[in-house]
Amino acid sequence: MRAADVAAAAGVSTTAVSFVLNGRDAGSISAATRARVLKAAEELGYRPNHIARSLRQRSTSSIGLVTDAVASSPFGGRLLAAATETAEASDQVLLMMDIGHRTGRVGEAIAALEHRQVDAIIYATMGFTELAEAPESRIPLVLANCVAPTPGPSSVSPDDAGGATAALEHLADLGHQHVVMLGGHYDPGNPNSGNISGPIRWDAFRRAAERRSVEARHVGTGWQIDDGHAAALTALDAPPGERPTALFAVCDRIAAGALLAAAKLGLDVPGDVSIIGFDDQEALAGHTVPALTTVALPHAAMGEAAVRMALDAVSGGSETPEHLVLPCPLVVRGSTAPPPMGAG
Amino acid sequence: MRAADVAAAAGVSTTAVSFVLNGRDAGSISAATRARVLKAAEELGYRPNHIARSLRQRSTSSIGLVTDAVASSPFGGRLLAAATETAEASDQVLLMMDIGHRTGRVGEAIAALEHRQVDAIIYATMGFTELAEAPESRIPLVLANCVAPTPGPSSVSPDDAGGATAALEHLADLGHQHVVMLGGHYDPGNPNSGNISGPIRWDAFRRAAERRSVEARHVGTGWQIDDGHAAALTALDAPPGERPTALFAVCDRIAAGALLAAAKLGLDVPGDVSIIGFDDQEALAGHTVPALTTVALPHAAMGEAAVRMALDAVSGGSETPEHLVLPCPLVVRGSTAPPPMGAG
DNA sequence: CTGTTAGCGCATTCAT
DNA sequence: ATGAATGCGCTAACAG
Repeated sequence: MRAADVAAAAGVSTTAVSFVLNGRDAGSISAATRARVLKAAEELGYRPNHIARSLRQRSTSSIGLVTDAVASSPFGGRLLAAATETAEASDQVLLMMDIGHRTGRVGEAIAALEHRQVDAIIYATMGFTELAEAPESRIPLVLANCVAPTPGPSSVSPDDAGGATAALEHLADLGHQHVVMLGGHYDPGNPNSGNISGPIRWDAFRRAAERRSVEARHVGTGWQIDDGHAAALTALDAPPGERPTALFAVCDRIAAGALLAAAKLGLDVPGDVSIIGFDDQEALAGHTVPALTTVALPHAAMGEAAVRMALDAVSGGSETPEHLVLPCPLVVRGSTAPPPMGAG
Repeated sequence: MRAADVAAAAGVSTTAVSFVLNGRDAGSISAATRARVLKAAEELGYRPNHIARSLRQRSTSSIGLVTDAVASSPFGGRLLAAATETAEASDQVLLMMDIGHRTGRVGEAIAALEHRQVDAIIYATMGFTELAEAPESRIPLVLANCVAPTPGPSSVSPDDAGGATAALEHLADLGHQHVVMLGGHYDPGNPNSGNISGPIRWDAFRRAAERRSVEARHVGTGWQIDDGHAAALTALDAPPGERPTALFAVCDRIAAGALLAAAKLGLDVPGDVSIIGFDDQEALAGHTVPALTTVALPHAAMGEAAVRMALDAVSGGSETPEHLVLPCPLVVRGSTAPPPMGAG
């Protein structure tokens, strides 16, 4: 089933077939010929060989996606799904390559993808990361969920600081005067190491607290449920009057651990303590009891934006790299409320 | 940078270059020529254009992966990561296409991938699914985490029944005489609808219970944390003597909800109640407090096997479809223990 | 042992 | 308005 077959069936040349099927027939193909070609193509169920077309056009309509274990992160899927969907909408396809945690292999992966003639490359990391240096690429590159030293390639990243600020504002508006942030500090044994969300969130949270004159401390490290459980136990270990009335978890898993700790302590959430998370993790934040008030990480938006930027770059868009910082909206659910009477 | 450039630099023909670089030089290329080609290629940093090679060889060394929202499922990532890694080890690449929950589009996605000339296709679903009919494909197709009516294409699926049986055996061995399974029934509003794990697990669990003469009931529906929380509250609402001593959650999220419910009830896990999950969900099962004893879903093994089977089929392996059923091993952690004294 | 040559399927320039 | 001819970069018969 080749263009030549269609041409033969329609009694025209392959040129005519190519022109008609690619919409290049303005003023050069008669309506009659056009109709015959369309009919023949339809009947034969013809679809151009994408490989041959790619070779000829020097463009594969595919973009390479190299991931730093995004494929195995709890919310990396959101980015992936949005990226594939956006790509598909433009008749593009994503070529995946996961380097696990071996970040040294980014170059290799990019090179392999380049030789497959992808039109552009997206490098997406699991956690928000500050790259020591931008990966090398001969073709358009966009960074998703990470940034490189300026001037670096285009990037899309989440406004972690804005999200943390919003979290504190929410708590302050509710009347909390004494809050503690849980978890997230640098942890050498953790694959999240390059992750800079912890310090960014704490910093923004602390500053916002100062502005609103609320007392803020930081307790515990880590990113997992058990880390959150331990941190909350420590933070909540105080007589009612001195106990924090709200907990800001560095991520939803930490918040889930805090929820468990509160339950064990016989504390009601949000009656006795408010808990607010970060990430809006799928199948977690919206389903805890009570459902978690949290700050949403814009993974879907990042996936979509990354593909869009890559496509723009391919079609010769602006030369100057673009640095998109996407908002992290507050999602209010049931785990936050005003502090109990007389607390503080 | 083409083969011709390398040939020119080495002072040989492109044939020599092609033969040397593809290892077809046995007894047809002199050592001297071979060395010159290698040196020139090295110096020029030559890498063959994969597209041109694909066109010529009618094989793209890439396999299409269409997913039913696996990309956004909590553990779909494990399958993805293993699949990409296995593919990479054979110099293959994965072309991703996610159809979200619009299962009607499988055909479309497969067709699109076929026109991209992928060598084989893998269709992977989020939950273990029984397909009403096998997707159509002109090229080798393997089903991952789902099966079609026989005779269908090759497939890899988890031994859910075996896992559920192992869970009961574990509980019975510990001495539990009264257990209840939590969650998982068919739920029309749930995207997991085609998922047959619920009934399969309950069925196997119930039968195993009969064999061991332990009393088993089923309580609650759903697959999320809050569903588990509600189900556990119901199951545990009985005086100590009549209360079940162990809970088997249809999945780890349900188990997490049960853990939370137990904490609220002031019940110790595993001291007062044992809880066992299913899935061994990343960042969840191993990090609850206590860590969850659970049955592991072999997602990584399925991803690897699917790619391997697809590759075998491409290289003209056995014609007859193969149906791999992978074991779901019990992972004993801290949430199960013998029942409390005098319980029943 | 080595080089010449002919496609793979398509898009496109250049005659007609 | 249409078609013949050319080439994208590579591999592999085939001839030398």
